[in-house]
Amino acid sequence: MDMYEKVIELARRRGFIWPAFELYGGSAGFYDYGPLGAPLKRGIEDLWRGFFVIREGFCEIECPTIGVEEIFKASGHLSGFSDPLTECQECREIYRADHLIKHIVEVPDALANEEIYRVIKENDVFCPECGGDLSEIYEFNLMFRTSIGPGGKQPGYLRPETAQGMFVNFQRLLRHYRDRLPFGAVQIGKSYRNEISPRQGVIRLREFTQAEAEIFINPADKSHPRFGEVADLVLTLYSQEAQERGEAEEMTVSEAVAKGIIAHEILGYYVARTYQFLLEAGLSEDKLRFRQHKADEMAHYAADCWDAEALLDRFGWIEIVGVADRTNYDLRSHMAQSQANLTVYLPLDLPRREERLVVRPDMKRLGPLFRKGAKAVADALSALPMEELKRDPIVVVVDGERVEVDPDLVAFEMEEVEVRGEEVVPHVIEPSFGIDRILYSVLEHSYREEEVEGETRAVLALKNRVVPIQVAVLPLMDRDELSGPAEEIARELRALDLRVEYDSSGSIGRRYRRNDEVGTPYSITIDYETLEEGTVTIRDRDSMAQIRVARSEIAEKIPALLRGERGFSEAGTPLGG
RNA sequence: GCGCCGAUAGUGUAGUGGUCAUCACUAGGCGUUGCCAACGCCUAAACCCGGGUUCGAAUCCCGGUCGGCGCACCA
Repeated sequence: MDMYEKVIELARRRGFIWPAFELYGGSAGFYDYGPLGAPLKRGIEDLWRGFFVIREGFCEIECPTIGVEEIFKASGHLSGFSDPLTECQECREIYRADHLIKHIVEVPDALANEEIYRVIKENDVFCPECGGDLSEIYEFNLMFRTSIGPGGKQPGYLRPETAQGMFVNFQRLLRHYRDRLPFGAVQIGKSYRNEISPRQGVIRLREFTQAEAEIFINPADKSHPRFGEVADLVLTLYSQEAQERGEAEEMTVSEAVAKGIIAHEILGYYVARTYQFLLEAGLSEDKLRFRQHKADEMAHYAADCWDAEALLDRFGWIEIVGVADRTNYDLRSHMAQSQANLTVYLPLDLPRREERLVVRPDMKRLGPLFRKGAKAVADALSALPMEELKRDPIVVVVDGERVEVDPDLVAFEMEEVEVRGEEVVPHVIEPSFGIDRILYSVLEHSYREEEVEGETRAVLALKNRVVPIQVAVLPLMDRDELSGPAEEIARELRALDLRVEYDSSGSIGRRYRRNDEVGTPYSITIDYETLEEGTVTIRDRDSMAQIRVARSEIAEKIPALLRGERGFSEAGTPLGG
């Protein structure tokens, strides 16, 4: 039994992760988060919010999961996210049609499907496996398609990433940040990809949760004011060069940026924050590395891209986060698609003076003369160069028609203007997190088994920040005189917004082990000394050590222990055995 | 999508063309028990779905679904 099997079996049995729709036979690529999985996932998301919303001063938004066609035309998902496939008529094997004609056509991407099919027919391309005839080309798009409203006329697509929500709201976000760079916006939510064959449990899903930040920066300034906070952090880096050698290297963030291994400070800063976040979520330091995209792997517009990878027992190194410098590609695409102006006006340090032609059409007279066409004529005049304006009559073309304008109707002159700034399309730094993969990695990296008195103890050493059950309340035995006060303590702790598990069934040892297995960090046991002396014991999951604490102090000490403000052994009187 | 293999209580499993299917763990109940999966008694709980062959199918055959592995795919 490998780790994956053990962890997935535990996750299923104890209610972390369930295959979805199991009642009806299930559907590949969909999973439910159960009673323990949902709070664990929320814990990871909340930890992420602490890092990428609160401490960065970014804002969180929430956009529809269904998008209109224009968005995905601009993002490239409509064309680039689908593959032209062809099927062998004999052996039913499926191929990427464009891959089959690579040796014939230099850029198969540029061809329409009919053209690819023609190339295949004209050049006698057959099935590489059995030599059979190939079918016509059909598209497989990884986006789920639906239709908006009745009649099915307006196509809609389930978003394949959350990022587009931040891009299409760029203007409003910029205004929210009072027209200043840099700023960031994030979104945590579901994305959908109709994978051809989803496998490996929650590693590849058809519906999954992403946490993405889009950080809009001045292209001319890729330094980061808080770089110093992370400069000395040592990371395991697997750079393009290191991949050639086949060996990752340890390095501080500042060294990596100084040597040009990581492109610039901002990217280095977010790689470092990603590392800190993943450690706090519960990944193992020695099973975590950052791998740089190779040149051919990186999107053509990207300046640099680093994936955080987690080492999993069965699957090897798996991508769980991508941190990319996407330059201004996304905003430029949306500018082209929407015709909107997605730029920022950046003031210059020193204003500069420029000569500029200013045209002033005399609207008082143009109006009565051209009536409805007056505006179009004025616009045409304003667009003319100096030489054209000097003619008599001035000639403009409006709606394909030649219009003559008397020179008296328009004034123009060269003016000296002061330029105080310029319009810039910001660059985007995008840390993109796969929450489901992180959650699974957290489970696997937290899982351990140890021998205790000849028995195997399974422990999920989850971090307090993300753990689903924060404290268990256990009467030593299920007797009224013990369970009464125990229930009362459970109520008190719940009143403090803690997630409490009350359990009185079976022996005390069994209940400890049950809680170890789901990661409950602390167990409070109510015994006869509770009745006589007003104390309880608190047991630590990892060490199995116990301390005795006054009942009246529980409400103060448990939250302090959970926040890590207090060491366990100092929180009370140690108990022998 | 293709190929190979598999699918039996919550979990892990045994088994067979012929009585409402084995065992362990787990879970629930009662008793016992003064702190690490203790013990006794009791209880609940399964043959993936559809079709076919057959007097009879959970078992054989076909199709589907799901899972594992390999190939392909993985913005």
